[in-house]
Amino acid sequence: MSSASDMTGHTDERGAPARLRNLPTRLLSLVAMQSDRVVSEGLAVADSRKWHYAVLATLREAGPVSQAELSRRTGIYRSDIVAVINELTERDLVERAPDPADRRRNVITLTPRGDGHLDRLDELLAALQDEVLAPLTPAERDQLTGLLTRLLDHLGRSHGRGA
Amino acid sequence: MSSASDMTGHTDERGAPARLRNLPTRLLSLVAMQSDRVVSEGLAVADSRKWHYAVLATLREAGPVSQAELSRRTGIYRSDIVAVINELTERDLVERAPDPADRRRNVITLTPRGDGHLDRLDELLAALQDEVLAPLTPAERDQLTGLLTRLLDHLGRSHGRGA
DNA sequence: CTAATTTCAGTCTGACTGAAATAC
DNA sequence: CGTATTTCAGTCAGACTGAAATTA
Repeated sequence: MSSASDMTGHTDERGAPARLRNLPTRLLSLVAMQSDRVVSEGLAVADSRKWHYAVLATLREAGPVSQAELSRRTGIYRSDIVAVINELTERDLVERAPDPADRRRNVITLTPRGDGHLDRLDELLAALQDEVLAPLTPAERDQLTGLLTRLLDHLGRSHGRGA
Repeated sequence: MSSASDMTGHTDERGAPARLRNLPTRLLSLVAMQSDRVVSEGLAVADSRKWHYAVLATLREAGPVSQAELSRRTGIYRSDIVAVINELTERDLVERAPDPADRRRNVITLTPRGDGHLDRLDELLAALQDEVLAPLTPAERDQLTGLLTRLLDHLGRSHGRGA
């Protein structure tokens, strides 16, 4: 994700002009980039990616669904979901089967192994949240989450997809 | 080219499991992505990119500097700075000249036109911040900026690159 | 010799487009 | 017919790597 001027990972903020240093959108990009890095590196240790977690979590909550439905719920782009499901089937975490009721569809199902893996990812992810949010108190973390949720809601309505 | 139907800007959060919806790192990524989109589309109207602003702002504050110095101050990767300076020289916003004192270096200077352009970008960017942060009160915006700054500081120290 | 600067030629990921094949 | 689903082939931006050429 990237950048109101995200400027990179080597993030040498020492010489940056105040104009840049205090730009909220830039701050957002920079923090998101570093946070993403921490999370993907953490997930890589468990041979996983963020998308894996998103799909697995959605499947546990919603039960078996089509790929298009997964795309809608996770936000993974419709053309990219294929590769993600491929990765998950390779690891035996989900199963892809044609829907007998609508033969355009593939129904994706969580395997027992996928279910177990999701539990591990839940723990891992909790630890990673903690790593990223380390300097904030619990109250401040809630504050941040609240502010971000409101921003997402606003941005989603005005610039996101309609329906 | 943006009809209502090709606005597939997704991030359909409605069906996302609570697990995903409340993950702070995910929220951060999502908000940053939307925010980035708003900013780059806004800057595109002025035929500019985030990098342009970063370089222009740095030049006004620091005066003429080498490309390597610009890279350090803006955070633009050392190998990418070339293309950015190319774009800016094409637009007559900066000038690239060999440094007589150290012939390895190019000295980048803000042109009068670049100076004027920076003023316009400053205004534009202020408006874009406002657009992104619209739902937040001034106090909340400060809160957000404060929290993000602390996170950036933390992430920069522990995971900050040396790359 | 080592070190810094500029530049090039790439890689990799993520978001996204367009369109074909299939089925409703 | 139009619409939805899956999939593929490919674009584009951004972050990053490695190394060559130059010159301190």
